[in-house]
Amino acid sequence: MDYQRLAALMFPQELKTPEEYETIFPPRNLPEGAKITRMAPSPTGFMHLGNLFGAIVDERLAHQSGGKFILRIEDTDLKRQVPGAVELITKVFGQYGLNIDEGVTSQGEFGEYGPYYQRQRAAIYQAYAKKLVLEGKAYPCFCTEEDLEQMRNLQEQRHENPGYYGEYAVHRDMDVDQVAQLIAEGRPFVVRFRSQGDPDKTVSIDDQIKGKIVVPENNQDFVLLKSDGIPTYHFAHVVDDHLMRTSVVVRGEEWLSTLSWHIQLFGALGFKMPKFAHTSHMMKVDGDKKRKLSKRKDPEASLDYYRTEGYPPESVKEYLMTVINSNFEDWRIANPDAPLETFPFSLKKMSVSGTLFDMDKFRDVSKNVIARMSAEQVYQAVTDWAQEFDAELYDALTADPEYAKAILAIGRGGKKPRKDLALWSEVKDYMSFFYPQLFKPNYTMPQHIAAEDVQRILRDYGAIYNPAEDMQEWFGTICKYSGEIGFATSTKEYKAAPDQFRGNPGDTTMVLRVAVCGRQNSPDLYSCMQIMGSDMVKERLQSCLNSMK
RNA sequence: GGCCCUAUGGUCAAGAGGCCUAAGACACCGCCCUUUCACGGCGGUAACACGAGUUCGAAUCUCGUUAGGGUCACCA
Repeated sequence: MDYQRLAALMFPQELKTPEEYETIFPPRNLPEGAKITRMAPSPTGFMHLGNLFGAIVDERLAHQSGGKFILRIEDTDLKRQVPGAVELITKVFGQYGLNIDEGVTSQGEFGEYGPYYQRQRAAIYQAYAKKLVLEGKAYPCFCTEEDLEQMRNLQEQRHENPGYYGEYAVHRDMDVDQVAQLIAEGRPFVVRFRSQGDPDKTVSIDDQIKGKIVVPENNQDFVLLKSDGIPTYHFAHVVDDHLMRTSVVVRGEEWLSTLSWHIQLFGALGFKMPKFAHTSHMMKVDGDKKRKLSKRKDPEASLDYYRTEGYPPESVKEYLMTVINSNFEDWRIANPDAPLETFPFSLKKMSVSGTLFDMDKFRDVSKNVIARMSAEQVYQAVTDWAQEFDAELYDALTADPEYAKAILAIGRGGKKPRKDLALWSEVKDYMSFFYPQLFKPNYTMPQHIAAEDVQRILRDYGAIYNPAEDMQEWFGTICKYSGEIGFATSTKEYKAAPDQFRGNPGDTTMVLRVAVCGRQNSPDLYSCMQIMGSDMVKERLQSCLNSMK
């Protein structure tokens, strides 16, 4: 077989040689143990929770080892491409604080190993494909989609494995003259790998997460270059990760099924294999079944969901860390205020089985994240969120920032901070009673407090309320007043003889709370009243009283 | 269906042959604290898929079964 002629026929254009590329993209000069990782999303206009999961692993692995983290765009599939998708990806990287060392950013590409868009690397793949043709390891295939479809049907009928292999690899040994003829006719062709694999034999790798993985050798003559000259994932992955000198490939376990293809290709091209880390999937319960989180069916699969709902990116990251590394939670309890980046991440601690997304747990994590934030930080984040998603809230927050911050500061910052908020869309309701335009009172009093006592308290309190009192004095006044209306003056006193009192100071406070806040649950009432100011407090008492007539 | 991966409470998981009478977290339930709530404290319910084998000894190693998941494209 005249491979020289075949290659010239298939690649008439001027191409650099693989040797040249080897010198253009030399091995990296990095300290021992430094890892090169890369995130390689396709620009489909959708960022999945799983994408972020992988990106966090990549980022931690690289930066924890003093290595490099690359963002490469796998835009080889024109059909799935969506305008603005790359912007979405870089935006997400920004939101989640995933800093890359080279690749694609919102400001363009940078780095010595580019281009980082695969479409722009077409000539590189072709150079390597040509090399394979020259060595008899690849060949052109002129089958149409219909041909392949027919073949698949036949294979199905015969209960044989589908695919292009063995006797079904019909163009594998096509005569060069015939190839010349077909190319002259302008017939499109793909470049296929000439597999020498024997499926009765196995190959194995030592996966960084899953340990030893054994798979049968591949015998499929899979496609390297599509008819438009753009590579498939398989070929692009091998060429790029070699040329970019990736040392650890982190990817989802759905790639395990074609791992043997990749192993074969690395060998055929004479490349050193990177390490592989195959991550398990995020799952979701669907009825009584478990399945991979699906971007079509599950809103929470999309990162955009968290943004829209108002979950802080830190919460999503923190939750993902609890899933990614099993010892993270213990570490967090021991180091409540430490930045995420100081957690000693390890691939060895990664879960091998699929993880169910747990909304309850996620909410809890998010509450803790928000509880750790300062009022100032919360204010900033909520305002940013509201600007995009809730104009009414945004107006309220920005009309008087200091007022809003004071509200958000209640119960915050101490040893046992309040954990009311799991996401920003809960903020509006949480603080609504501080704003007349948002106030929607529900004046339901606890059943056990007599109606006449309620009215009496509401009538009297305006006169004894003194905003100058500190918290202790304030409560003292309430206790004293409680005694005057036949309530106990302390909880203790009440509990000792509940029959002798019609209520206790807690009841008095509750009446005031319902009137002032329009609800039975609120943060510390004294703080609320201080922030509102006496005018609003008195007005609320009156409104509540009026509503009872 | 072939191939591959996986299997500890409802969920996330600790566990590397004896330290397991199986940790911790979320959720749930009870009690305590408390001006309500949110916290916090204390306690509780709840698990090694099944069957063989190896071993003095198995959640842990091997094999099988079952179940779940993934994948079988000129998508990634």
